[in-house]
Amino acid sequence: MTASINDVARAAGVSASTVSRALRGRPGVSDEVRDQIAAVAAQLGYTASRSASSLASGRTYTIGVLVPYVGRWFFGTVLDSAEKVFSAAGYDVLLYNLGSPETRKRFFTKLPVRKRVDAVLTLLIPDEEESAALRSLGVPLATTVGGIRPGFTVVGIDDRAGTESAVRHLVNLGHRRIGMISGASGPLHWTTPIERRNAYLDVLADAGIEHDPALEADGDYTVEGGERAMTELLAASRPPTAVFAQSDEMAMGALRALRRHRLKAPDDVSVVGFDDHELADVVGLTTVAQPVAEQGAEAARLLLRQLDEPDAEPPGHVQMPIRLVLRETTAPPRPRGPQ
Amino acid sequence: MTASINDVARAAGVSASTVSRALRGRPGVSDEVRDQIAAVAAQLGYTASRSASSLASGRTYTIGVLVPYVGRWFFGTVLDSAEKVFSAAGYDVLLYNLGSPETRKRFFTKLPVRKRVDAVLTLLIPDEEESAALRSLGVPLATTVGGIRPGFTVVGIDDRAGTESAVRHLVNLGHRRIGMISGASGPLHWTTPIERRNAYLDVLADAGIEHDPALEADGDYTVEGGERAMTELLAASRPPTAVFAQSDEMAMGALRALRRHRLKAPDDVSVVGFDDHELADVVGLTTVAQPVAEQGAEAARLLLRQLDEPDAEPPGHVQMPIRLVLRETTAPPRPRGPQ
DNA sequence: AATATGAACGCAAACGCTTGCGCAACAAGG
DNA sequence: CCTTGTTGCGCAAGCGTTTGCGTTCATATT
Repeated sequence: MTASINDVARAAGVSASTVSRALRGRPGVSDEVRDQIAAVAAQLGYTASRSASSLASGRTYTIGVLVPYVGRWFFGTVLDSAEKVFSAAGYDVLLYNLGSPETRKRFFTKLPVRKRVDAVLTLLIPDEEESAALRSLGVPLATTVGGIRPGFTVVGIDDRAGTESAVRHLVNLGHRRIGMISGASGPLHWTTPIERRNAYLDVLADAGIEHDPALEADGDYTVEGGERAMTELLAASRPPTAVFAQSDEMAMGALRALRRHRLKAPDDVSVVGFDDHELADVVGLTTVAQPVAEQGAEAARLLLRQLDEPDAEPPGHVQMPIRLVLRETTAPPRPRGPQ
Repeated sequence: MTASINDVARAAGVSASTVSRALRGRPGVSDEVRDQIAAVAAQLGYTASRSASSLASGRTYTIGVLVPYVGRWFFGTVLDSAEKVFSAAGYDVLLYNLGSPETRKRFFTKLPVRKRVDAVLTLLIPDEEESAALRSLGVPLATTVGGIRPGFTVVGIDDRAGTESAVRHLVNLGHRRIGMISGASGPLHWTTPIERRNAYLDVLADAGIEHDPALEADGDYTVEGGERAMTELLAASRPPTAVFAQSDEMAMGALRALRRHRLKAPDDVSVVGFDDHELADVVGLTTVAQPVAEQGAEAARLLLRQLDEPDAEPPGHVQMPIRLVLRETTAPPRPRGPQ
């Protein structure tokens, strides 16, 4: 039905091999013949069959991208920017949405990307077994989330520094009762919540503030979870005057909880988030900004480089800058009556 | 390097054809042989090469999904749900992020999905030429956005009814000066903004309100655009007391503009959006909710059905329900001094 | 003038599957 | 006992490319 390489060859009066070489810019074809073949191909609307060429060459020109939730802003944004880099380089993106445990399990046992992709970018944290499965593919691997893993190129941020800037900001405003909404319930291989928690504890210790476990709550990295967590914190015998949320989505949930309690940020409670979500600006959320799209693009670029130079040492870990963005949800604690 | 079908055949003492039939559940294989082959295949970690099988069979078990911006909530959500349906049915998803004119143009001229996908789901509105290019692929086509197009299965909502419910709500609250933030600057083939505008005008006419062109502004479907548009409306000689935004993102931009002007919703201006964005709840935005994820899932299901029953008449247009969600950004207009 | 050199191209063998067809073997029907 | 089916399997021909090798022919080298 659609034109094949042989149709082009016949129409151009050459062999299929010449067509193949001509169209892919390989040497061994004179300029006149090359131009003529290009013209014929264009006229016939010929596009090489990816299946056939990857079968023959072993190269698929396809990248597998593994994502827990495409719909969430962070992942969507990373995916968006990574895809642009890949497609600009002539690679297609095969998307796997592995949010639910079943699909995830099926993916890693069947490994449908085998012989189908030239590299894998994973936005979810594989456990030991899953990492091994991915390594068994024998292709370059990268990720934009979580700690260092052998065999993976990881591009991330300095979670510790980011957290420190956020919590120090609260301390400097004069807060002493500083709560945290974390996202610890995920898989254990996920080092980010742990690093952020440690940094939080260190800043408190540095400031001579005693840590109160009642001021920590789990927000599951979702808006609803953040709301629940904030509600929990407000119910403490001595609620916090400021809260650091490990993600903007949880921070927004916290803001909603405050509204439901007829409280306001920053008048009653200061809130600072993490990420600089697209809508953080809209709700006036103070937050520590990380370059999300850039991380996706950078990870994509590093993968492409590994494909171009298979022998070069793969980069292990690159860090991108963060910065605190001051908006309207943080302020000094309101002077209270009797402590 | 990795096991091929012949390795399995040899290890199981049968021919490659039998392995192929056995593993894909085709008839012509006895149960014992089938089980034994399955065991051998599992032990060897065999997965059929997609390239080879699609080359041989013509079926790719891959769906192409075309998206303007993966990072935007609406598209990310549709993509998320559609992918789940596809992968559950054993199909992979090839993602094309076609936001910029250049990538879009390149996609439609080179048509890299040719011979690579069994169907296409497009979340962007193809123009006439692009539609023709897609139809030339000879595979089922579907979309979740925009008006009816020949050859495409479209699942959408009743834009007119949704808009009417939003604007009537404002009218019923007593508003007479009702502005609209639209998103008309997109491609012309995109009927949604037009339908919504018509519905808006009709409701006004119905209520005996004269239309004031100064109360319309373009928000480009983005937060920033919404902010600009609202700023524009506020600068009118007689600013609106209520605004209908054609998307929640623009509505959120409008809210931000209000904050910047030291105005509040709904005290100074009522705002109603469209979509029921994930965070509409967080900012308390009144909006007309559409089932975004369901639309993606439904479109995916309809495509799969067409693949299963190639002879059946493809469904033309299915509509999903909408409903007005009342939150905290709408209220009766504040009684003013001298009109 | 004879030979070596390289560029331009064709031949044919893969790549790893699917599938129509043929051929046994065995069961059932007359 | 001979047909007629049916079931289970192997053979081999594709599917549309890529690529190592061989051939041809023009040009450069002695």
